[in-house]
Amino acid sequence: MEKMIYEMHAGICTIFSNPKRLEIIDLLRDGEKSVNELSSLMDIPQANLSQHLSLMRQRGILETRREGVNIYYGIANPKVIKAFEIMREVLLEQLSKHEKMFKKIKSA
Amino acid sequence: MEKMIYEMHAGICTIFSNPKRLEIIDLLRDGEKSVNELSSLMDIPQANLSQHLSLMRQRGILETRREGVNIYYGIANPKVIKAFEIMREVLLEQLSKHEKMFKKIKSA
DNA sequence: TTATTATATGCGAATAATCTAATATATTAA
DNA sequence: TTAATATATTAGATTATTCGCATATAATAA
Repeated sequence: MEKMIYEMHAGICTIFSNPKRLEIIDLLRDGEKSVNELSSLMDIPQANLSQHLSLMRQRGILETRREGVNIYYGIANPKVIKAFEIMREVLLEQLSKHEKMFKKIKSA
Repeated sequence: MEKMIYEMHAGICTIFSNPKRLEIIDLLRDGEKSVNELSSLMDIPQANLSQHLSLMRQRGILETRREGVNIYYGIANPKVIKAFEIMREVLLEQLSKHEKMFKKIKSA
């Protein structure tokens, strides 16, 4: 039973394990964008972008809205942005810790 | 430059993309544990557990302390627990949303 | 030193994630 | 209906993760 929860939890978090998908989340932070808008901001083939978006939608991280010929993707739950930010903070803290260590070593 | 940040960010978040590793984080929430303790709580071969621990350590998520023959693993940054919790909330909200939908459909 | 316990590592097989290229579908305009 | 634009899907090749098994190392006790 608990095992299933961990599996679903991991399934959702898979979203964070790819740089392109993190970029998508970052680009959608301040509101929805169409595939086209994302595509023009992202240096990635359109098909590949669609694949990532589709995965993120399946996992319930993104939601879509059609407007004519465009499809707008938005972040389904703001908590996802929060988790994204927290993990980025973890990364930045790691980097600055390493930087301090290098300086210490250099000045020794 | 930004691309590198996304890659490192994804590298750290990889930690969340596997159910065993999530279980490890969950087990270490309230403090460090030795590999042996984890192993006896976890239904996973010892070698495989060590592999996960080693990966999480490399990524800076866990830190270790040796005490005699035992090695204690602990969570290096409490923010990791926070991110873990937030994503679990996202999951639970999804599940209850789906549950509500099922009930609606059944009663229709 | 040898035996024992705790932990880590290396390697290969199995599986999963990712990308590319081609093609399909859906909407709108002409 | 046809053409054009936006988006999605499929299949296959490539690469990365995960795991099991065997073995290695490290600390301690006898």
